[in-house]
Amino acid sequence: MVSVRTPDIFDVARRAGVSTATVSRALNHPEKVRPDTRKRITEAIEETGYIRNRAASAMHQYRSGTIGLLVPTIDNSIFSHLIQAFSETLNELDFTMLISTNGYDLEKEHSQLRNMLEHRVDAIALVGLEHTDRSYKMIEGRRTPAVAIWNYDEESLISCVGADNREAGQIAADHIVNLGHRSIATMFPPIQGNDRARFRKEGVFDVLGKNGITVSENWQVKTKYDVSKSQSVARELLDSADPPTAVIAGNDIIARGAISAAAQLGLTVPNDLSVIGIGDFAESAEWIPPLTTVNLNGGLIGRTAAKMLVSSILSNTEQDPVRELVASHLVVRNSTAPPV
Amino acid sequence: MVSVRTPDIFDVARRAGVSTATVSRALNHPEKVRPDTRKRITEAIEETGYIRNRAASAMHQYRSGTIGLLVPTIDNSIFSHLIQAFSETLNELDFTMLISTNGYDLEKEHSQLRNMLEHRVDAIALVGLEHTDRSYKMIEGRRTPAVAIWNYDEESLISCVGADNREAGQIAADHIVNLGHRSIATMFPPIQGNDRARFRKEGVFDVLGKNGITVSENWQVKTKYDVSKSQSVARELLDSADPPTAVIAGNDIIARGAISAAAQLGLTVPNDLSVIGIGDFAESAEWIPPLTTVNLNGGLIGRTAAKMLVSSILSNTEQDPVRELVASHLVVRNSTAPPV
DNA sequence: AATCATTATGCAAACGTTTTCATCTGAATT
DNA sequence: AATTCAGATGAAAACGTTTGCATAATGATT
Repeated sequence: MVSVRTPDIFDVARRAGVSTATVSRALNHPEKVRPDTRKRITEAIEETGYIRNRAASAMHQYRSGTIGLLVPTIDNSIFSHLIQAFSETLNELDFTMLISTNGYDLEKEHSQLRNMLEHRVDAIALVGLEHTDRSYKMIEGRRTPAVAIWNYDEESLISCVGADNREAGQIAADHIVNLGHRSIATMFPPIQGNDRARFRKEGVFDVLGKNGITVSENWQVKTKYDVSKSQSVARELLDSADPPTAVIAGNDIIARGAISAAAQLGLTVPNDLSVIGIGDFAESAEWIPPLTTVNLNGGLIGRTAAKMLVSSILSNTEQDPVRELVASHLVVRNSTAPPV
Repeated sequence: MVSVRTPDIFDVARRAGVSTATVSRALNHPEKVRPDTRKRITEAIEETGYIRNRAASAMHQYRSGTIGLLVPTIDNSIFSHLIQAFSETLNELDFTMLISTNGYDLEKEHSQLRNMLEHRVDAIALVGLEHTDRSYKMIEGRRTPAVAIWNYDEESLISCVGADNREAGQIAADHIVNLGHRSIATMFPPIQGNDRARFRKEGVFDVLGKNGITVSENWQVKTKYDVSKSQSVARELLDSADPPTAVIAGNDIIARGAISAAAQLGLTVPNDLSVIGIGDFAESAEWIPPLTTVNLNGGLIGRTAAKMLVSSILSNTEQDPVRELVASHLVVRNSTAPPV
């Protein structure tokens, strides 16, 4: 049995009657080789079934052609929009995406960051601005361009493109307050290691405070990015003699849980209870009732980040952090109304 | 200005007072180096900030440590569960996931497959069994283990792990028929280049045919994997003097559209209309009403596929295709009932 | 102490590309 | 016909690892 060596650049060169240098050039700088030789080479590649080895090219301080993305999770619909846009844009620009999920665990994120760098990704995108010191140091240490996505922060240590989550929180709270609500509950996930949630919450309380509204401890509900959990804690919240007239949720998933709980308790939204989310996920518009929420423009964030990284790779010069704010806006649907 | 060369294995070796061979061994076969030297090396790595270069290791017919995943899309919640499980399992097993999306375009998939192979992924997973001949040939040509996920087919050309979509279709149709429905409409996406949808549809019509139920042309609604689109076509379907009493949807997203359309027309589900989906997405249980659907066990599929690939990589022997069926099951919730 | 069997380490040759530099070709200019 | 020049190609030296083989160090056994 003939051990079938996988064809390499020498096989192609031999077949095309040229040197490996020419084959390599035909692949990387086609304009530098005569059209007829180029054609011979293309045919030889076809005939031999040659598939070039990027690992080998990556060794010449040349690009690896990959870009790493570190996200907390993909299965929650929170980031899927962003990821999809990021990935598509990358593909259009001839890069491949390496991705890994860390479940909001910053230590895990760190080891995954290292892994990405070991793979010599040409650039890196991470969700949020909260990372371990070691992670920041590691990014600094390499020349690899990096961008924090999802959050905008004018003082970020590395480039960032994203929404101002504090602003998003303010927008949500403003809407509820402007409708006339005063009995307001909030539902947020734990804020440590999750600066998105933290900023949103701060934004909400900025506005509430400014309007002299206080939220008692047991109306500041702690939950998870998870419908069932949110549903059950919302049930506890709402099942009372004197429930709040509005709930401000840390994101649409949580809002979903609140609406669901209300339905179970026979409360109608928005008449008995207003619910506002943050995020505007794909399905939010189709819920019953359609959810009022704050759109963060995840798709645009993903596209912008991808383009930013690629241009930074191609320019190949060390740059100061670039910060791009992607505006959020209120989307009024049918889950909010003035209190009765 | 000192040009900061990124530290390599020589720097580490020098610092630890050993040869590069030992450093390499400490990294790859720790048991082969004395604990105290190993410790010196670990420190040297720490001090120099060395990050090993996997591209270089990948060149010794050694593993690249990456596995490729080709999916139609991530942002639709259809696959996100599967992807998440696949990615997590891979991470646990110390592999990194390369992913790319093709939007159900098989030509695009082919070029992405090539790209993955150029990156010398150690294995590859693709969604579905329908791929171009060139793609199949390319997989054959390499020794790279490959698995088709999502669909089970006992005659697949390559390994597969997934649900039997025909069975899923049958389960859905069985449920509707057993409830006593006879005026039944179907809603499916285009079936070319999408064998999942095709098999499901066939399963549905198997059962309907066996029960002597025919579905008129205009009740066989064509739609997309998209709530808004499904909603608008469902509206046309239901806005009639004599609408169907049940809708069998190709997946939960489409079912969602149908329910939403029914609500808009003042029809209550499940009293006026039963709706069943296929897929059991994360949110389906929380909808109003909670959706009756067929659970395909995407998470288990993803985990199984990941494990299968890794074990195939580690065993390193050419194997015959392995085919694993992950059973689907009916999840009865509140969107279906007998016709009135 | 001397011998032998292990175990740990080092040397140097791969691995499959890209790229610098040199050479060669042929067309354009004188 | 001689000269110049640009463009196309090739030879060979990187790139940063891993690993087979040889050797040195260690520990066990007499």
